[in-house]
Amino acid sequence: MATINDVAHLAGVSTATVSRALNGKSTVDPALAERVRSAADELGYQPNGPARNLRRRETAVFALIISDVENPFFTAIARGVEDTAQTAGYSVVLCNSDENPEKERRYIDVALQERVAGVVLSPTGASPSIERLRRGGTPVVAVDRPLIACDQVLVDSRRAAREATEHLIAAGYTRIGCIGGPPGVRTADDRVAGYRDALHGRSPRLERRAEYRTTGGRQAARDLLADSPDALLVANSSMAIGVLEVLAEAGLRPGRDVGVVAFDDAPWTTLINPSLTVVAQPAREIGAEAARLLLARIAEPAHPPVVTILGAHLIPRGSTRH
Amino acid sequence: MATINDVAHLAGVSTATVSRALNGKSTVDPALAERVRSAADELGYQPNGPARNLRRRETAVFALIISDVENPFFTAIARGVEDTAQTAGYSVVLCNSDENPEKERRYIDVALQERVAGVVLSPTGASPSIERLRRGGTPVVAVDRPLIACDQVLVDSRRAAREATEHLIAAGYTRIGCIGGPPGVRTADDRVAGYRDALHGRSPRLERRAEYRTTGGRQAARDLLADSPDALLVANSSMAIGVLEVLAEAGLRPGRDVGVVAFDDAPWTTLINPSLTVVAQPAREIGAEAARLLLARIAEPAHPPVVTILGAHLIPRGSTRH
DNA sequence: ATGAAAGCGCTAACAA
DNA sequence: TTGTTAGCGCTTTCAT
Repeated sequence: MATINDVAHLAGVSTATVSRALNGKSTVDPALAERVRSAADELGYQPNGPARNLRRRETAVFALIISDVENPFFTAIARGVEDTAQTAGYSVVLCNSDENPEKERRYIDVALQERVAGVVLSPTGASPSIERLRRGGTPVVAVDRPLIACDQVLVDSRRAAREATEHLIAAGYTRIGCIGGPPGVRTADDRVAGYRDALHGRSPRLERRAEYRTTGGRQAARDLLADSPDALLVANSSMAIGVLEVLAEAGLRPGRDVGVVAFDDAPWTTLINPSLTVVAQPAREIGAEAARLLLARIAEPAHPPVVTILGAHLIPRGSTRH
Repeated sequence: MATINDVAHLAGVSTATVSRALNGKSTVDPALAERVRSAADELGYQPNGPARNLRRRETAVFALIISDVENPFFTAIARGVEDTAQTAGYSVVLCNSDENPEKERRYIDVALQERVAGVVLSPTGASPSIERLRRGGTPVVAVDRPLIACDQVLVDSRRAAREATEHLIAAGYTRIGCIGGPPGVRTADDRVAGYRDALHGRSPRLERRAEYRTTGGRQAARDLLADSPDALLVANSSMAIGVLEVLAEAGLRPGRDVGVVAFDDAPWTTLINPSLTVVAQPAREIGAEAARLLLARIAEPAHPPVVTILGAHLIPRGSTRH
């Protein structure tokens, strides 16, 4: 593969001039610059990133470490991060931690070693590995789940869960169950807390917690059905799939036999009949804001951490009409 | 951030020994190695990736460039690639080309510049930028869509589309429409071709082509409805969402008023009523095989290109019962 | 405006 | 087994 030296020889200039020309420095003669560019073209020259990054001590790449690539909520965040980053000249590489702290740690190390310009992270838990990022001085912004002493973009999950539950109460449901995510995951805990906030004895507490996945939803729903709830608050869209499957098996129809509201406005929620009442989170905006915070922090590393809290809104649909 | 020099000083050895110890070379005294490791730990040492990659002239990273992160088919491929790559000690960074040749080109350049060990690519079209990868000698494997003179993992889309259409014919439908993906995209063209293969005059050709997205499906379906089809073959799951929406608007019930079969067994396809007949593609296996091919090519760069064709299978469900 | 040369942090010959 | 040293390809002073 051609190096800067080859280009310099072909263009009959020094490597310094090649570097300057290709990086658009103003101090280079237009004619020379042109000669350099065509030489580079002819050789199919691609600057050696590692060498450049080593010398510059920085890269134009963000790492985005999310807990589940197969969850539309996170892919929507990815789109938001990407759009904003691209505009500012950064590329985004996506790493899937798969809700697995070990994989998260691996990817944080990769990000650190590759000296990425910044990291957007949806933390899988207490994540001791964050400490390394901090020590390395790499800018980090947490999304969806909090991370102390760090820029963050969060959603007011608790309030959203409370409102969703109040919506169920207002619709006349009296035995409202909650299918929550795994204990210890902040969004999961918050949603359960919001559910409790709303009850005030107007419904018994019927809670089950499980993994943020379809199988988790399935298990929790099977189990909770024993308590014969007349409505269900489900903590995310992957779980909702499992819950709806179980309901169908049991011959229970959403909206008629049992009210259902779930977090995340996944693309399929309007296809089912009746369509699913959801709590829509501004996923794309979360990503965009995270990228903005990262850019701001790069520009001003000493700035105190900023926490952005975005709202979620209920979209009432058929599954909660009594 | 600590460098190898700092570690060497703290451990009282040379940088060479540090490098050897940390990379697990056998030729280093266990006691020394231990001293080095604890020194590295104490300093929170993270090897400088750019420097290492520059020197080694290789990285342990694969780039996976897919055309749409929000499409479950591609995220499933991502999982397959990742699982296999991780096992072999490689990390995978995911780049979203968004069906946009310009973004694809950008990410190919990034991959090239960062000197990744290999690229898995779902090409967005003729992709002239592949030429650069080839010139750079970077191993590439194409997934889902063909790429000349290159390892490839494909699905026999044409056959699958033919079988799906035959299934519709066997079910007694006589005006079978085809909602195809964008012309020029190979999988899209193949699926339309398979549809035609099956017809033999047993149904008029009712074809519409659009983007591989929900809006594309919506447009094409609205348009095609004018030809009053009694069944529909839909080219992917994102389009299927749009198609089903339009059907619902028009008061047409899948499986009763109009038969529907779509490519991709998305998670929601069993939730709708009746559930959706689909052509299931082995997405995860596609990814895993792609990663295997990449590893094989790295081990043996001169080996002639291998093309793996995987099968897809029809899963008949309620939406095609007459 | 251009070139010469130093050096980013690491690994791999080569010596010892 | 360990250390010394050259150099990977680039950018950036410092001269000119």
